[in-house]
Amino acid sequence: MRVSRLMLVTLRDDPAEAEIPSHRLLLRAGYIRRVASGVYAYLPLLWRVLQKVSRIVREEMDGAGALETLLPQLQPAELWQRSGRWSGYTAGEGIMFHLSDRQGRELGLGPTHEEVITALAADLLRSYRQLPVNLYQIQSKFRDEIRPRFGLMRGREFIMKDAYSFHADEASLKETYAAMDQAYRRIFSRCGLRAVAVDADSGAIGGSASQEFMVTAEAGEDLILTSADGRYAANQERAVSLPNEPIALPGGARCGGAGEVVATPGQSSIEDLAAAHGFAPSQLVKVLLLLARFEDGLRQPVLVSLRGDQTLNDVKLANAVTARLGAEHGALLGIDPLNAEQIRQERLDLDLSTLPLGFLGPDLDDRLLGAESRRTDATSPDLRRSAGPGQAGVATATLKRSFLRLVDPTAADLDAFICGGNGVDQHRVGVTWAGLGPTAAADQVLDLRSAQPGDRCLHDPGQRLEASRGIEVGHIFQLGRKYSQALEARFTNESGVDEALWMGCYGIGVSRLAQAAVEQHHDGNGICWPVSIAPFELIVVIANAQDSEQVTLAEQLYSMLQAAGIDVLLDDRSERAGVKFKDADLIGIPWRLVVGRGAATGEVELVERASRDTRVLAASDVLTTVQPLLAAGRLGLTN
RNA sequence: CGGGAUGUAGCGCAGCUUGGUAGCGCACUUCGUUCGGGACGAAGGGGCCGCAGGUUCGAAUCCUGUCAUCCCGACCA
Repeated sequence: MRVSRLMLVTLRDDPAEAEIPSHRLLLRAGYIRRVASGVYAYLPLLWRVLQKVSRIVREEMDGAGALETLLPQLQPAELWQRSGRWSGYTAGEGIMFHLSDRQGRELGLGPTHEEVITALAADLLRSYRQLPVNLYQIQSKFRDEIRPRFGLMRGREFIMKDAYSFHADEASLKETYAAMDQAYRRIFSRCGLRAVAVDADSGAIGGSASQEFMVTAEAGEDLILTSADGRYAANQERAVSLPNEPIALPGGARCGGAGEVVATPGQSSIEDLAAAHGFAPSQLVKVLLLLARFEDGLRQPVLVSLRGDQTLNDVKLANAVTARLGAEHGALLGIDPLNAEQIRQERLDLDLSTLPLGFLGPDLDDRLLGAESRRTDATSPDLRRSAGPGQAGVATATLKRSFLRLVDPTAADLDAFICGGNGVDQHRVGVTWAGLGPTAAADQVLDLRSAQPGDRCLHDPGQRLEASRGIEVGHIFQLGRKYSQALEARFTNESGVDEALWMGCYGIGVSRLAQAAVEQHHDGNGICWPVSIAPFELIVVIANAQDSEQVTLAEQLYSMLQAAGIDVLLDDRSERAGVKFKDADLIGIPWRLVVGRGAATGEVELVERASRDTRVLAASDVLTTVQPLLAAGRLGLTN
């Protein structure tokens, strides 16, 4: 390809809308253009990158025995209703774009394809003899993200490879899961990316085991925690650790464990209490009041007790609440600190001012939530409005009149502690769980705290967790039978008995991966693509297009390299040399061959983009020099 | 959704306070000179000043509304 024919439009100034380096560079170098918030056109250069990434993905998926397909993006609501994900994905902060067709049928644009594929599997897979099967596709996905950002990093339309496997038993699922794990490691390494596999939360997809693949980069949206010995790596959403030892409360239990009441005027935060009374944060139990919103209208107040020096992990909390109530009340739509705005919006019959916020204890009385009396009016206009259009049949919000009490072990394990006095401006010192009496009894004691960098590792307390940031480019799940049961995807096993299929699913954000590569491989002058996914492997630059000797030699080399199967670009523009060098650096072609002053004597210059290493060689030696270099680069990371 | 900011030529910006009919740099076109790290000179082309109302003799500028985009947040009572 000739640069003169490439529709190359590079920008000298950074576009104001771009924050992180990869986003800026993709815009400046003419790889993408924004069409709407979170929606981008992939220009010819980027399309070549995406195709190269896709090819690597295909080779590895095919090599692992998977079958390529292409599934519809437009999907009937009915399919999603059957899996139980329709309202979770469309109501509230749901991320599915959805619409009604001319017949009034509801449809959604696929954010993922579990439903469609499982329905197909139900249709096609009948016998254990057909199993296992692993189907994949590479295509656009649609997610109405709360906040699209960073270009392709979090777009609303993006390219994804997703694969779904079906099995006769769990052992077979684990086998394919392991094969995908290996395939993924090869894919990222072949793309030239440094990636780490981390334990992950399964989130809305559901299922048991899951692992994310993170490209390490400063601009990553995820915090990952790893041990120095490499034996533990997890997303902070999921990470576990040993908390620090608490500082024992001087004096221990007081007043038989009921605690001694202390006036704490206006001191409603851990910091205030510590400053005013010299308490250590680890001597306190903080009590957080949240409200969980369920699909069927249940509004469940949740009281979480956590040691004062610890931080609540939202994801763990949401999982715990879903585990306890999801089966009965449907999808968890959200869980947020209880606030007046929400109460007003949903017309909940609750007076926040009766609650001593900031001074709560684990034994807060259920009666403060009021009695089961007036119910929310089903035809309340506010509720209907907040539910949004096309949401016929939205459940009425109903407040549960008792707390769901959850306690983190860091709090449960304290012998004696300080906590809120359940009255404004008072706390209690020297409280024990036994002393609080039956009201404080937790519905569940379970891990709800966020592991922090510096925490001791579970597998080896001698090691401490280290933090780094990562961009999630892949995620593999063992789904189990969640979808197959919901959608009745069943097969006949060896003994003639019908049972639900075991499933796994495996995603790679192809367009995100391309940007992650830029994030990991760039410098002050532009992008430094790994050879294996670069839009072109080598660029021949004619330093002076007015010099016919240079042009002739460059054209010869260009033809020869092309004939040798190299993805080569020829910069034949009548620009000055400096402009062409700048552009070559910016768009990030890994190797540059300059035909310039030495052309008369048959000498050219070969420059490696990333390192700037330069060597002068005879034009006749170009092919033999370049071929092994490119061959090595095409393998991706070599170690 | 809450908070903050911004919409003026393809990109980056000025002009707005104090209303008088739009400007700078880059990019683009033509010509000349130049030619190995974003050249120089000359001459050009391109803008319902986001959109809709209002005030005014007159609005990019003032007022109201609206739309869009970006940033921070959805975190502790």
